[in-house]
Amino acid sequence: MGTLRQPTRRERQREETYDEIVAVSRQLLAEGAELSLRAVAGRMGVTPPALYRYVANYQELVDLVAFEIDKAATGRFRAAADELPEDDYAGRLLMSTTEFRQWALANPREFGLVFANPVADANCIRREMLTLASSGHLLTGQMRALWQHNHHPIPAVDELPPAVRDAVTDPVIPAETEGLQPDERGLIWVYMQGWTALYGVVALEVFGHMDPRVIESGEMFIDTIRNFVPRVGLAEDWPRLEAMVRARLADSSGR
Amino acid sequence: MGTLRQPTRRERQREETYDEIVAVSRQLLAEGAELSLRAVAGRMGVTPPALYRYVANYQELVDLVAFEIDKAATGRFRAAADELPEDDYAGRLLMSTTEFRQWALANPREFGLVFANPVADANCIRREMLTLASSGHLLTGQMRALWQHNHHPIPAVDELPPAVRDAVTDPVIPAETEGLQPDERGLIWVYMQGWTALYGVVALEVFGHMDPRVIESGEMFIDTIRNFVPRVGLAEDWPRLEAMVRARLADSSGR
DNA sequence: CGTTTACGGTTAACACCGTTCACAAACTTG
DNA sequence: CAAGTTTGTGAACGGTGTTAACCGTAAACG
Repeated sequence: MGTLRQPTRRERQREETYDEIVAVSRQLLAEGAELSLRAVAGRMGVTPPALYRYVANYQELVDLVAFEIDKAATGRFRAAADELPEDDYAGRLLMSTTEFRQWALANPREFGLVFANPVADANCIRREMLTLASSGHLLTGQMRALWQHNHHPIPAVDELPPAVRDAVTDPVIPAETEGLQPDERGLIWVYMQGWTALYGVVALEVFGHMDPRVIESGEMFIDTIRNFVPRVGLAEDWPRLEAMVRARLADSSGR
Repeated sequence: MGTLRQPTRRERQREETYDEIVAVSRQLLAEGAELSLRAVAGRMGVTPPALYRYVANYQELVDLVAFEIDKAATGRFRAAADELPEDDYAGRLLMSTTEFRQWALANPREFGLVFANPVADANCIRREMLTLASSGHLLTGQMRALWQHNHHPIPAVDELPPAVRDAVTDPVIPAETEGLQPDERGLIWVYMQGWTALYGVVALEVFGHMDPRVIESGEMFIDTIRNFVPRVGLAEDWPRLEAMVRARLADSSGR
C-alpha cells in the first residue's frame, strides 16, 4: 500500500498544466477549430515540443481530452437525471439518455472524439480509459438501480451465448458491476443492447446520415427508445416517459 | 431532352483520369495508408496541384472515392444475396446485411470514409451523393421485394409523426420508392428503423467500442437482427435465417 | 488552314501539421 | 553550494492541403 504524500510543488504545477491543456483543447473544439498539438501549444503560450513533456504523441492528447470531455458530459447527463425525484429510476435513465442525444447533436466534434474514434490496438491506453468511461458507468448504474427496484425479467446468464457470458461476467467495457450478483449479469447484456441501439440513432444523426426532418424532429430517437423500453419492464410506463422525453427535446432544442 | 453526343476524345481521357484517381485512392486505402491528395498525385506520377483540375479540394476527393467505394461494396452485398434463389426475399436481405457487416469489419477505413463521415453543410454535394448511395438503394429494394411478396403489416402513413411522413413521402435519403404507392411508404420508415439498428452495431464493432469477445462472436449483430426481423414479418422464419446468418459469419471470418 | 481558346500540367511558395534532437534555464534535492 | 531532474526553447525534417503564375499542347472555330 502506497503512503499518500501531499503533492509536491512540482506535481501540483504539472497537474495544473494538464488541466490547462485540456481546458485549451476543449475551448479550441468548442470554437469549431481542429484539435491540433500546435494550436494547443500556441494558445498556451508555449512551443509545440513542450507538450511532449506531457503527452507522448498526438493520439495521447486526443485520448486525454476525450476522457475529460466524457467526464464533463457525464456531469450533464447526471444533472438531467437529478431534475427528477430519486426514486423515479425509469425517468432518470431516460432523461440522461435524452441529454446524451442533445449533447451529441450540440457538440458533434466532441462526440466524434469520444465515441467515434477508432481504438487501433486492443491493448493500448485507450482500452483502459474506455473501461473507465464515466458515461458508461452512469448509464449502467442507472439501469442497475432501475432493475433493483422493479426486477423486470432479464436473460439468464447460462442461456447467453458463450462469448456474451464471458463478456458480461468479466466486462472490459465500462459497467457498474458492483452490487450485481454473478447470476444477475444478464442485465449487462440488456445494457449493451440498449447502448447499441442508442448509439445507432445518435451517431447517424450527428453525422447527418439521416433525413434532416427526421433528425430535427427527434422521432427516430424516440422510436428507438420506445423499442427498447419494454426490455427493462417499462412498457406500461411508456406514455408518461414519452411525454417527459418530448418535453426535454423541445426544451433543450428551443433554447 | 438533351441529344446524347458521343464523348469527345478529351472527355474520354478526362474520365479515365477520374477512374485512375479513384483506383489509386482505393489502392492506397487498401494498403492501410492515409488517403492524401499528395500521395494520390505521387502514385499517379503527377504533381499535387494537377489534381485540382479534377477536384475542388480534399473533401471532394474523399467524397468521390467514398461514392465509388460504396458502389463497389454494394456489388459484394448484392453478390451475397445472389447466392440464394431469387424468391428467397428474406434470405437475400439478410445475406446482404451480413455481408455489409463483414465488409465493414474487414475494411474499417473504407467504412469510416463512407458511413462515418460528417456531412457538414445540408446543401453540399455530399447530400446529393448520399441520395444516390447504391447500398441504400440495394437494401430498400430488397425490403420492398420482400414486402411485395409477404405483405407484412407496415405503419400507415397517416399515423406517422408529421416529420416522418414528409421524410418517407419525399425521401432525401437513398430509397427505392419506384413501385411503391404513396400509402405504402410506411415501409420506408421500417427500413430507416432497421438501418439505424444495423448501423449501431456495425459502427460500434468497427470502432472497437465493444467487448472484443462480443465483436468476434458476432452475437450483438445477430441479436440486433433478431430484434428487427419480426417487423418485416419474419418471426417464424427466424430459425432458418439465423442458421444462414451464422453460417455466413463463420465462413467469411474463417477465410 | 491558321488563329484563338481552353485545358492539363508544371514550378514555386505559403501555412499548416506531428515529431525529434540538442541545448539551456529553472527548480528540487542531497 | 553542488548535483541532478524537470521543463522549456530553437532549429530542423518530412508530411499535409492549397494558391499563384506560367506554359505547352490539343481542341475548336472562322
